[in-house]
Amino acid sequence: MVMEFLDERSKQILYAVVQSYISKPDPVGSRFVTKKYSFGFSPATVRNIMADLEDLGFLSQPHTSAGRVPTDKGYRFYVDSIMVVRETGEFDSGEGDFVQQFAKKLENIRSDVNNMFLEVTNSLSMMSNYIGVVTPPRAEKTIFDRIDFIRYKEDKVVAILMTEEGVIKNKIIGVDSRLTQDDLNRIADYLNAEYSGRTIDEIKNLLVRKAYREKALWDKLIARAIKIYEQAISFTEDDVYVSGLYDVMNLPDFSDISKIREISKAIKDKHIILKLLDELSDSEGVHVFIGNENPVEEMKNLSVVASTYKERERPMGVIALIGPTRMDYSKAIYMVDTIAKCISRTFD
Amino acid sequence: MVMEFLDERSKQILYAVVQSYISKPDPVGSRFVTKKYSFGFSPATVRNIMADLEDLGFLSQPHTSAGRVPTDKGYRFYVDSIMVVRETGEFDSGEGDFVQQFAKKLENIRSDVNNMFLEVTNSLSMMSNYIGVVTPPRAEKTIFDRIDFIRYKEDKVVAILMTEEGVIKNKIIGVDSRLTQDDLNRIADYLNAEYSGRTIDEIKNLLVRKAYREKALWDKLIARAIKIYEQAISFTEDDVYVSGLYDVMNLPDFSDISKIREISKAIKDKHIILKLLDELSDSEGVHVFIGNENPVEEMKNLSVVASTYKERERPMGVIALIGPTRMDYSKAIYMVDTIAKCISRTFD
DNA sequence: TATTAGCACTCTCATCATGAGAGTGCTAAT
DNA sequence: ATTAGCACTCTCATGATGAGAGTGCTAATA
Repeated sequence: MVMEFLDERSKQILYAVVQSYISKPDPVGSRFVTKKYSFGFSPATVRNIMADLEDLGFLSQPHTSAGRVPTDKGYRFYVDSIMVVRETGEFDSGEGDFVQQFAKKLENIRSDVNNMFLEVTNSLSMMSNYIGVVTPPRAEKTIFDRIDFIRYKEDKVVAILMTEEGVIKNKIIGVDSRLTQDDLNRIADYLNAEYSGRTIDEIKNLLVRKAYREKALWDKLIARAIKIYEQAISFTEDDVYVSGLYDVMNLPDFSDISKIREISKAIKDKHIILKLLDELSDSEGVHVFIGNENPVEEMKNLSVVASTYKERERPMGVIALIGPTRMDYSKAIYMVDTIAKCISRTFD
Repeated sequence: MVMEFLDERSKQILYAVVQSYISKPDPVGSRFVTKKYSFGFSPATVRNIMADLEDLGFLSQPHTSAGRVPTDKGYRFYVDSIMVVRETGEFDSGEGDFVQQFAKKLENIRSDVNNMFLEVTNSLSMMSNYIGVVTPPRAEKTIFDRIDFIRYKEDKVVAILMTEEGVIKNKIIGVDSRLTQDDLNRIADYLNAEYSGRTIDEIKNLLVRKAYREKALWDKLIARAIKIYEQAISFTEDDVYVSGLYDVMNLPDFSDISKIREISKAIKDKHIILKLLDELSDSEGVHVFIGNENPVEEMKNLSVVASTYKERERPMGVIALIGPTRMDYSKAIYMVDTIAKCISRTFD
């Protein structure tokens, strides 16, 4: 990532173009720039600079006598070297910093984690008009608190898995019908006593190793525990909360039906989103993917602003905003960052 | 609902127009009808009949010299008096009756009810290209099997509610921190012994009445049980499974961006859907709402084919297809009917 | 009497030409 | 180094034109 050099004036022009285009997706011309932002230059000068910026690949023209439009590279430079990230959420409407307000509100619903993520996702999309995405803590990384088993019907057992983070999952599993509730309790007691405090993944490994090591003097209880535990933790669904397709449809960027189809297709398939977000599941801070920087083919016309949230320094899940490349990056970054931190805080 | 009279010829023409328009949304002209369906009439005759059908309100013309298009009333007559409901799911592709195939597949995943509904919804929309909607059993109507409480963290309890139908819900509730696990067990035992086999709603009423009657000699246990039970069963989310917006966007009916916005808006808000489906939550068989017949304003340009599914003769929830008024009613009805019956069967 | 052939008429839609408007690039002047 | 001036290019809205499809009506036909 070479840091391109740009003189101050060029930066100003690029800034003006990006700002203007972000607030309204019309190609921006030299005259407009001089009128709206009163630098000291004439339109002709601006034209020269714009031509330079175009040569450098920061701007492009939809056609020969239209104004200029930022390229992905232009946005990238804007984000890296020009933009200042907002320190407050007071945009449009001046009702105070609603991101902060939301963050406060969040503290109250942290008891029900699953519900919380739903809430966060909705709020994200509502406040930004972009698509909000939240992945709950990846099951494997959460910390096992305890597990319980309850007999259910003839040959089934409901396993209730509780984690430190407040994620409660239940799953119906089929078991040998000769297992009594007492047996189940013993298994649960064993698992709880032995493994509380470790991550789900860790435990899985430990159990497997244990099983292997003690193959000879095979303990019936442990054997059962392993088997039943593995069933209980295998959650097939990759749950991702996504919200805001409707809001995004109202952006002028997607006034074209084919664009909507494209974006719907991309976010319909949650695997695509997971694939995208997995990229950064172990990293820190806010990440920005602009257009074709996107590791996922289906989103090369979209931008993604994402951040992991953490629990005691371990990254747990991801929250993100997906929108057009013509995104209000400053706003988006502020939002994602603030809310990610806020979630992290509620976990600690 | 007066049964309109129509001579055989008129029916044939109406049938031809609807069929043709369903398969391709172009206004259908007299010449086309005579060519495609070889009745014995000439285009001129067809024109006369069409004019009559227009007078009766079954057809309409987009403009003076276009072909005819069915009105909602036209579809209604078609559905009531002309159409034959398919007895098989072998449409387009001739891979056998895939609805039946799906039904078989369903038997295997009935263990995890929540997952099942997701699956059903997705399959519905995929097979039909319309929007699939499924409401899980309304919590109040399901039959209480048992409840358990597990202490969680300092001042919280996880309530696990199991119903006859296989719906397992968990909820974190805050409780008096002096309640011990023993207390919780006693409460659970009391509730399970006393109320297993009744509907969630019934129990609520019984408990309230009990509380009232025994106000004087107030039993601490019962008081607690009531309080905690009420918390446990209050599920705020109206969960509705909806799927297939993307598929529907590919229909030519929604090639217009504003139409997509409209439909998205309607199904985004799950309350709207709930409101619609509540209309028939106590009735039987397949219901068809065509366009403006729709009780919900937001859907007056859409059609809904819906059916309740039942458990032991009591209606539990609804499955539905939402699509354009130009819907393949025969196919949709067959699908909804078959799958609803299939779900009912897996519950018994 | 019911049906049909014939024909004038209407409306849509794609195509094309036109011209205003916006913005550029270049050159010459400052 | 900057800017004014100007010719040039491209888009977009507008309106004209004509082919195509389909109708409604009337007169002829079985």
